[in-house]
Amino acid sequence: MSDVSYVSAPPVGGRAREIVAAARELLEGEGPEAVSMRRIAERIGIKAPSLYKHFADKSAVESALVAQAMAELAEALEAAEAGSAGSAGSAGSAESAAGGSRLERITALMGAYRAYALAHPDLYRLMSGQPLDRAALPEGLEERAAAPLMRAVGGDHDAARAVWGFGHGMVALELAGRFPPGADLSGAWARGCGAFAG
Amino acid sequence: MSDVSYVSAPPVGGRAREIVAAARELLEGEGPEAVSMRRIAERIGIKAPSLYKHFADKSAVESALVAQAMAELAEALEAAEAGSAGSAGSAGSAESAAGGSRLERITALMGAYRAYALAHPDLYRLMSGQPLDRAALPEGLEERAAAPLMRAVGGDHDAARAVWGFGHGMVALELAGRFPPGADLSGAWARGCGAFAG
DNA sequence: GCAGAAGGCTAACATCGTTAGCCGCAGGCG
DNA sequence: CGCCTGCGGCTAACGATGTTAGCCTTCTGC
Repeated sequence: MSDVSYVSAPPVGGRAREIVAAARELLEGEGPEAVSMRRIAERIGIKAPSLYKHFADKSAVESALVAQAMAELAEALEAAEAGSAGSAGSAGSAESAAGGSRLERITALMGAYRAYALAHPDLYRLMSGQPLDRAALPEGLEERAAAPLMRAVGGDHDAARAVWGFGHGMVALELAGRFPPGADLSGAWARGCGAFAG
Repeated sequence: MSDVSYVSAPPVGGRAREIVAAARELLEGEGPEAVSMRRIAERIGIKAPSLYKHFADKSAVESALVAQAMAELAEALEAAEAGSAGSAGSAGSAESAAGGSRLERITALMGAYRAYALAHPDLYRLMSGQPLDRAALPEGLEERAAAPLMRAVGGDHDAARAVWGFGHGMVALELAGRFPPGADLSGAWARGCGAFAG
């Protein structure tokens, strides 16, 4: 039986790892058009059809990339959450148990979210631009990535979705170059974070 | 001289119009993968290479589509603005000259924005997912589309960008199927509009 | 009446994802 | 020891993509 069976689960095999690593290098180095089965194969010294011994098709490779990116983003958000918990918090106000004002926590999360997206623009677009293949994702990853924001808004689903929408929209528009060139966006980010913290 | 020169400006020629109409039908009827030069040509009874007598390349056709969609979206937003100006406004409060509370106006605009995107998902994705070819856009179209929101927030650039980011993000996530299936998003929209109106 | 442009056409190229089918080699087992 | 199975490579090929080169017809203006 070939690797293909466990492609839907996280691919840990050596060759499968090499393949997603090559795909990522191409994506981040030369953009999405460079990610072709032939280029991936060439990069690891095999021919394109052999890739199908490890992944069912190109979209399965992309799904593995998405899973990788989501795990990294989750880590970044968790780090930001930890950093904002005990920061220079205004003393005395009745914050939630984790410490740090709601504004500080949301601002920290949005900052980390934006930073990750700007550091990996093509990966972020791949991750967020298409319907998520949830079957190809490690169990619980999606919830793990969402959890820090969920905690920051006190478990309010509507608020979490609104903040996520805001953050994703700002990042997507920025990555697509839709804001006026050279525009200073920090004001808009601050306005958004402030609005949702109130 | 061929049509190609005025492709960067709005294509009004009969054949050019037919081409973008065919492209739109394919896009909205069968999705983005169906929009190929051969399929477009077939639909109007010519062969693919002849398209290049009217448009420089495929991206020029897409730019024309984007311009069309932006004009429609601008109209929809203007209509929503007019509708919210004289609605059941709470009497007496010191609103801006146009009438209607800030919350009502933002809610109306976001509602129209979302409605357009949901009615034309592939067109919306095409319009918002890639860097805008501003040279291919009719003069002032971009500003016209942005103006209603700009007025609703009293000319505050940061607020306008934040609200736009929110609206675009919510719509993009919804179109990509990223929210839990069957989730009721009206609460999140209300939360966002409320946050930015306060 | 003729020149030139407008707007068709066919043939072709490189590239894409993907499939079919073949082969060498390693490991388990009789 | 020898066989057999299957993993993981390979070549050849198919259909589709965007795009170019080059040709030909038709219409218009002088």
